Amino acid sequence: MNDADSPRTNFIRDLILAGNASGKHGGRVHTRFPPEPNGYLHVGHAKSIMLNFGLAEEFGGKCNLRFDDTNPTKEETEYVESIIEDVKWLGGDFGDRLFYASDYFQQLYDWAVDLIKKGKAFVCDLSGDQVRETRGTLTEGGRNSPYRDRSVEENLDLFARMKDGEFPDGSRILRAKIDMASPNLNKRDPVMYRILRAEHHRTGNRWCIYPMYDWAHGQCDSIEGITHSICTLEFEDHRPLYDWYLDQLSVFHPQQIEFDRLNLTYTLMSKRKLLQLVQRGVVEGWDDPRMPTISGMRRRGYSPQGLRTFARNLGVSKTTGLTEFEMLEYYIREDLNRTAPRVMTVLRPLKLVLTNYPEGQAEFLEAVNNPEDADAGKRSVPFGGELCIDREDFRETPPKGYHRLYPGNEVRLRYGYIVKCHDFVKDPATGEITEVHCTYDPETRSGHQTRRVKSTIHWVSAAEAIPVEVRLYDKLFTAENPNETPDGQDFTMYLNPKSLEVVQGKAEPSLANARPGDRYQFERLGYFCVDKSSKAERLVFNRTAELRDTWAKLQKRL
RNA sequence: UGGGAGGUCGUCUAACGGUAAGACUGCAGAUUCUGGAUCUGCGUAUCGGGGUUCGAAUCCCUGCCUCCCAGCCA
Repeated sequence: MNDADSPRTNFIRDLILAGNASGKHGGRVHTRFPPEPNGYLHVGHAKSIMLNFGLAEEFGGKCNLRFDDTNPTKEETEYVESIIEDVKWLGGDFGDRLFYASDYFQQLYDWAVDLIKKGKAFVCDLSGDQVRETRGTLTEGGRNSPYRDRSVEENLDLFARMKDGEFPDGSRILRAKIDMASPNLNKRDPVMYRILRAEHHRTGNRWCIYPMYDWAHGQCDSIEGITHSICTLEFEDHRPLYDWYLDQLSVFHPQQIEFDRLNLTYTLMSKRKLLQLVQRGVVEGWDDPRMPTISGMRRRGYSPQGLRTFARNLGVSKTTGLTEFEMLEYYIREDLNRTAPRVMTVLRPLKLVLTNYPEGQAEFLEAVNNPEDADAGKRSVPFGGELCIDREDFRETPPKGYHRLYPGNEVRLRYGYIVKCHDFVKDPATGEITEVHCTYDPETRSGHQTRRVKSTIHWVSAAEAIPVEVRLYDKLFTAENPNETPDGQDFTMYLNPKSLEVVQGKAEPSLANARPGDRYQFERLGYFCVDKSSKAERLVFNRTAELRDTWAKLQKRL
């Protein structure tokens, strides 16, 4: 843990502090991060990971990684593997404490038998529809199941036979016997077990009955000695049930604490909807750089430290909020600014000819790798009479306030010379500018004290530059909250058709050694990360984030 | 309409009966061989109405608004 990760106060931390002060759990703090392996982790999970692991670390405790794998119809090993990778990547240290709810299926079954013996659970033969009909509504209580008063013996027998596979899927359930009139729907004789013949990713076909979340979660927490079971707000209503089960069993009783999940503007956080994007091919996969998944962000170039700092600065509360995406970007940029080596790359090449540059001359210019990091060193960049600059950096007729290249104006070539534009070539058919002609001033080579110019632009040497494919990503959605749709519409109406633009650029030759996952700052453009599909002979970069661009902002206002 | 949980700058959070603070965003300026970074400045925010108190974002009453819950999902 470093300074940027150092704990920040929040109500959960206060709760723990207060508990410790009163001697609760002997001052022990043990949390858990309990994902269901039914999809990839997203930034929202990053918040939870940082909270759970961070709290454990701060109080000298431990945090378990536990897969909540009680629904074999949705869970897969692929998800388990990606989740483990993501948690580790974010720095979540679960040591050897990698657990599964399915590890406890037998114990859960035995406890269910205990509850039956205590007359607190019964086998119900109602169909799904009937259960729903008898559950009542938000304003009216439900009706007791006609099977509610079966004898303990009959319940024991039926439950055993449910487990033994004597009954078809969905034909019977085990329910807790609580109170059908409870204003809390969760306590209206909730389902504990359902019959489900599906291959479980770990237990295979050993079981054909599976515990429901409410029946499993608290008991798993108890088994693992979890002291603080932190979950999101929507489980607030479940806490009475969480407590009820633990009380009936008279076992170690963890405390469930709820906090607000992360919501980000222009982002979807629902695994169900993210899965749809993957299945419909809207994105390349769960790790598409436009996805709000941890793996997508990793591929996009977000650093674990950037994400960690973001999570820490979010704060934790019980108020439902919508965090601005800009805040995330800020912390990502902040980290990348400190750590990413600078390099020059041209996205949309435009030929720049230095008309007075000596024929056949070539030279190398010295460039700083990272002005924010003295230890990053320097490198040599080849320079010559034919260069490429970005089309953005030349205008035939400059708008007001434009300081870059235009006829008659001079700019500095980064780490090179001051050049002055005296001509340009335009394709008469298309109107496209194909060449810009400048003279350079040999007296102004970088490092020499010379006159100042208003702008410095980046460039690459036409002869030595290497081709690169650059994927320019933009927001996946055009609406701040893609969940809020008009009647009859769904979130896909807000998909941004321009969320990806691919360009063929040119990069300085030092980039030839770039390996997948390497992060760079392309000077004046933004942060970029080598994609996993990148090959030495065909480099592919993903744009992580643009640099803050006050010029673009100015223009937008006009 | 039943139950649960919440309402503090544009956004996210702090203040735990004693000067409403920070970060992000935005704006203005300084600086700069990245229109980056950095630095400086700029904030009419406690949902409304009552009350208790010397003093209320905080305690009480009341009204309003928002979110969650009727899966054999988690």
